[in-house]
Amino acid sequence: MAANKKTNASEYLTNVKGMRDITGETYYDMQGFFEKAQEIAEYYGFRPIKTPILEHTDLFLRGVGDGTDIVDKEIYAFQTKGKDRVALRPEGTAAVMRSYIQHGMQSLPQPIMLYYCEPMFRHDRPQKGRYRQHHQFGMEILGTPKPVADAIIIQTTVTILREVGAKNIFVSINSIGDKDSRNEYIKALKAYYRKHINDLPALDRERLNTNPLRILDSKEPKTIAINQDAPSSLDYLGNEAKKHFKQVLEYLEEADIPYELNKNLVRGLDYYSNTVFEIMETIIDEDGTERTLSITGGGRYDYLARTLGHKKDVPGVGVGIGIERVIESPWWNETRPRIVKKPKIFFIQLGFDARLRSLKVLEMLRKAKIPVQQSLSKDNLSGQLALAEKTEVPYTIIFGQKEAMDGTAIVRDMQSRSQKTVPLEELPAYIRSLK
RNA sequence: GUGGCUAUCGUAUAACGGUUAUUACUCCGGUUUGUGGUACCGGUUAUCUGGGUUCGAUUCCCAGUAGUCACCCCA
Repeated sequence: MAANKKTNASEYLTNVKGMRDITGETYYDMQGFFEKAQEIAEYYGFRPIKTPILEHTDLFLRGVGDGTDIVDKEIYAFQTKGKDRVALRPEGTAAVMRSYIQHGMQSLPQPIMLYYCEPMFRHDRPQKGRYRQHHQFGMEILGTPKPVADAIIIQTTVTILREVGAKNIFVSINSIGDKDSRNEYIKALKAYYRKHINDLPALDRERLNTNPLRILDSKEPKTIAINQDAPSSLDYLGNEAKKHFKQVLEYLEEADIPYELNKNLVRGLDYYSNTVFEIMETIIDEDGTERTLSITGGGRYDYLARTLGHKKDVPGVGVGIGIERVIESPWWNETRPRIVKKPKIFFIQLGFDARLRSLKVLEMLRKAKIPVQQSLSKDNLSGQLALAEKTEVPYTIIFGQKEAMDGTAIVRDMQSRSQKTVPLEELPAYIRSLK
């Protein structure tokens, strides 16, 4: 502990690797997105939940799964003074499921529909737009196996993305089946890859033992070629899984949500079963080539609860939207938070008496919902006027010794430079009449 | 996690191994005491940290820290 304590100010006076401060525009963007997403989720019947940032490390080891990259190398875990092994949550679903089980939500009317907006942590090498702490807006529907739940999740997600500006998006979707069909399929897949084992790159050969499904979305050119003829999970679906998937697609068609079957889509987390999907965006590059980019993804996780050690299965389906990805997209159209209004008034005060009384005036304006800017450090008139000029507000209020005594204030039009002395009690009404 | 590149005032930048470390913007103060935008004057502030090579290091080498890029992977 003491050995690696940071003693140089230059070392501890800097952010921890992969962490960052969020201020100004980025803050507004994130909050604006959240308010929009929250509103839509509420309309669809979702309710809020906040789970702790810290969970027992084992929750993620069991839930997300060994052999996944998230657990193998990206989990942000450590030991507390009390020797508890805890981890910063890398994703939301396992935590929400934990909450559902712990609080016996199965005794409430089903399903439980929840949304959250939380920071998530992955301990990988940072890059621009990829921080160790990022934020996800997630939605989960727990307690029903019905395909309509899958469809609602997808539809709400698509609606949110469209509402904040996403244009050419479609759903890339696949089913990896229920327990039986999934096992059958994995067996067939392994057999297929063994036949081609000499052509497989080392990394994918390794995956054959740890997580064969992941070979399907390998980026290795050789593997991509092999994957062309790999068995499709859809061919191994049992009757029930097949019916489930077919109905999900019917819902999507009914809702006019464009989708594309992708037999190689498997997603990175272990707990998925049946439906898996990603929302894709079609991008046309400057050189005219078309490519698709995954914005977000999710799926069904009917076996997660039991994997976590619960006595019985809790069917569920969910999605996680990476907020940083959304607001950094070219199509993001700025969605301001409701409370942020651009002030059109700069408040200037002169002298100590005026400054004292100005607190009451400011509160009066606030009650009338008139936001103001002011300078707390400058005392002379010309300095404050220069600041008002720089911030480009159309009006200033000048409140000095004389005005404080008379109970008035001067309202100055910055454009025409005309001024008018207004009694304080008429000030809010007068300002509102200015437009 | 693997590999590459980068690091000088708040921001952006300049300086062959050798003076007081450059410039622009910002910031702060002022140009006779309550009316701005321009102009002028003045001021604060930096070689990321720790080692090494050298008579001498902002400059070369090593390590740490952070950023960035590619991979891995993902949101």
